[in-house]
Amino acid sequence: MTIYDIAKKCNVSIATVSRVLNGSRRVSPETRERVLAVMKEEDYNPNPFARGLGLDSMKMIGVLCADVADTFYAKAVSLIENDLRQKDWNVVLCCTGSDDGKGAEYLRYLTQKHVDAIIIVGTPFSSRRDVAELERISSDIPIITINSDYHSPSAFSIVCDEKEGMRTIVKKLAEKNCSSILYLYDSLTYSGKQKLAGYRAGIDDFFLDAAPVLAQKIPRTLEAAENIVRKLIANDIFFDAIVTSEDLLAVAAQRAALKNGKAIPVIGCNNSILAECSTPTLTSLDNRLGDLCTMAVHTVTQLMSDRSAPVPTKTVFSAQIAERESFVFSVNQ
Amino acid sequence: MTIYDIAKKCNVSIATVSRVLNGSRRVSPETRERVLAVMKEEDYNPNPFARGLGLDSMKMIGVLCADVADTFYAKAVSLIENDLRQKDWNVVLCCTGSDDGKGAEYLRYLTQKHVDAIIIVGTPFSSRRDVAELERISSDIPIITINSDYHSPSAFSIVCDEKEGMRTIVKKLAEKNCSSILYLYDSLTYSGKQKLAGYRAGIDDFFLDAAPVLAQKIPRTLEAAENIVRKLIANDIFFDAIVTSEDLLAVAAQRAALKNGKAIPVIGCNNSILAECSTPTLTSLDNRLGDLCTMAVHTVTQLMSDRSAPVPTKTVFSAQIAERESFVFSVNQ
DNA sequence: TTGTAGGCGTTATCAT
DNA sequence: ATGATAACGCCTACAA
Repeated sequence: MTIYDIAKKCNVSIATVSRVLNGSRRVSPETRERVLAVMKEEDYNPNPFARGLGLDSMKMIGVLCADVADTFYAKAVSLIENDLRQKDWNVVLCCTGSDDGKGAEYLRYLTQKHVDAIIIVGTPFSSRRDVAELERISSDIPIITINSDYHSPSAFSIVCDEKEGMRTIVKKLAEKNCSSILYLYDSLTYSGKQKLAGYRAGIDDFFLDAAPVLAQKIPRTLEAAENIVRKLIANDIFFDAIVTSEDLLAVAAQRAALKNGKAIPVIGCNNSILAECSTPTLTSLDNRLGDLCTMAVHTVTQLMSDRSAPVPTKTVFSAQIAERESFVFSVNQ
Repeated sequence: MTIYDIAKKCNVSIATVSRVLNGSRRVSPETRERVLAVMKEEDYNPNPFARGLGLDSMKMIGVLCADVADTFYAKAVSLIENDLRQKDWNVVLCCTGSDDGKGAEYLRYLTQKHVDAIIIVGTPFSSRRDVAELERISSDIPIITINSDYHSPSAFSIVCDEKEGMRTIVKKLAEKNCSSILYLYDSLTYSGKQKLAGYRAGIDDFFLDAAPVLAQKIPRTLEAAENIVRKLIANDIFFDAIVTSEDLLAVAAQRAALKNGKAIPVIGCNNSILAECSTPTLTSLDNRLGDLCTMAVHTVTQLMSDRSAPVPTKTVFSAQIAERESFVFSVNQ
């Protein structure tokens, strides 16, 4: 079933069918009706490749992240996909896995499919070569980044101010008379650095214990978090609160702390379902993922619809705090 | 940069360039080198739309599920995407959200993009019309289903025998002298029905308490699970074990049970990260998602590479049990 | 309002 | 081994 078949059945030219297809007003109502009827009757779908060839677009957006199995990225991809589909855009998913210097390769997968734009969630790669490739690409096709610090001429950056968020958390803990805050983190991506910086800023602000041993970099696993907490306690390292760069780590840290008789505030990050599944439920830094994703999609559609529309190069949202059992900041706790 | 430009720069015809592009052996080594060199030099990428138009394929697979934000689907999509990319296939993601009779619409999004095949994870839709649309489509394009019971002429079904899995769990609980097993479930999709049937079969096998009140259908939320457990206990409904159709429900159920002084076995399903984040960690029915997805991708690639290859219409994996703290079956627990 | 014809960038079938 | 050339199915000036 092609545009020719439809044209023949309607006794019109393919141009007319094409016009109906694209909603042109330069078609008489009667012919339009007739063509539409035949189209429906024949269950006709225009060939997207041919259309893509002509329009240089198949209305597809590449979404790149490290791993959709991770609750944070999963939520992001979910939000993005839903928003985009509502506006008639499709998502081509691309997961890089661990950051082993193959980011450029993944970027190429996407550009080779000729997607209209790429949304990058987090920091799926960081090597010089990969970032260089990103810059090159960004001059050809719009790149929208969520919570990363890739800088490219035509890249649009959307971030959450997690640094201030962390700083606020430390502040609130300080106000509750915590003096030695253990900080567990798993990576030094953009987001990772921001959070660590926020933690350190908070420590400075309130002259809290700044011992290096209190900031521990560990793998992003339950075991790692559990082990480090157990070990620190066994070694008589004092701390009276735990903050982590990830809910997952907080879950295990809290578990280990409680198991070793330490009932102290534990605060996670990302405000994921894990925070709610933990017992006690975890207070968590909420990085406004919903707003970030909405903004990303809005930016994409804006750029696509109106090339000259003014689109902010950088958008910043402030973090929020989702309070739960693991630490309630309000007075009447 | 088109094939014409490359051809011109190499003083050959586009046919030769195309041959090089497609790895044909009918090109002299010297010309091949020359063409490849120019291609690299010019950073040439063949236009995927034009190629798609000629080959009637852009090597894209549609993946349809209810919601990638859900840990189960997220893991599935992650596994599928990784496997497919390794074989040079791309994933177009499509999430339906709640089953509100618009499944056909989502199927159409995918077919309109002319994907080469569709992998459906779970039961994203169930209405008559939606399923009818699926059947229609399945005659045009390969459909691979994971853990659903859509029956179509040319659909390939890959499932886990969760019924037997559940039955085994009930059996093991019975052997530990549990007599009244509370079963919490959230939906009656194919998978949902299987699990419920397995639970009932187990109850029958061992003449356990078959009171209807012990099988409760609730929303898939922590609150719902927590509430129902609290309510049952408050109403003096006796039960000495809890099994759920979802880890999420088990997390909350266990929490509520413990809070109300009931330290009983709690067993979830899907063996997700939630089972590990729960305290105590949850024993969970493992539906072999990894194997299901691997098989799905294998089926797709098989179908694509060799149209005549014998591909099983239905593949069944048996479930496994991931034992954790919430209930250890071994003797020396 | 409608039709004609060229172009989009490949692949593939012929010749040579 | 290489080169013309016809599809592939649609869009879009330009003409009528």
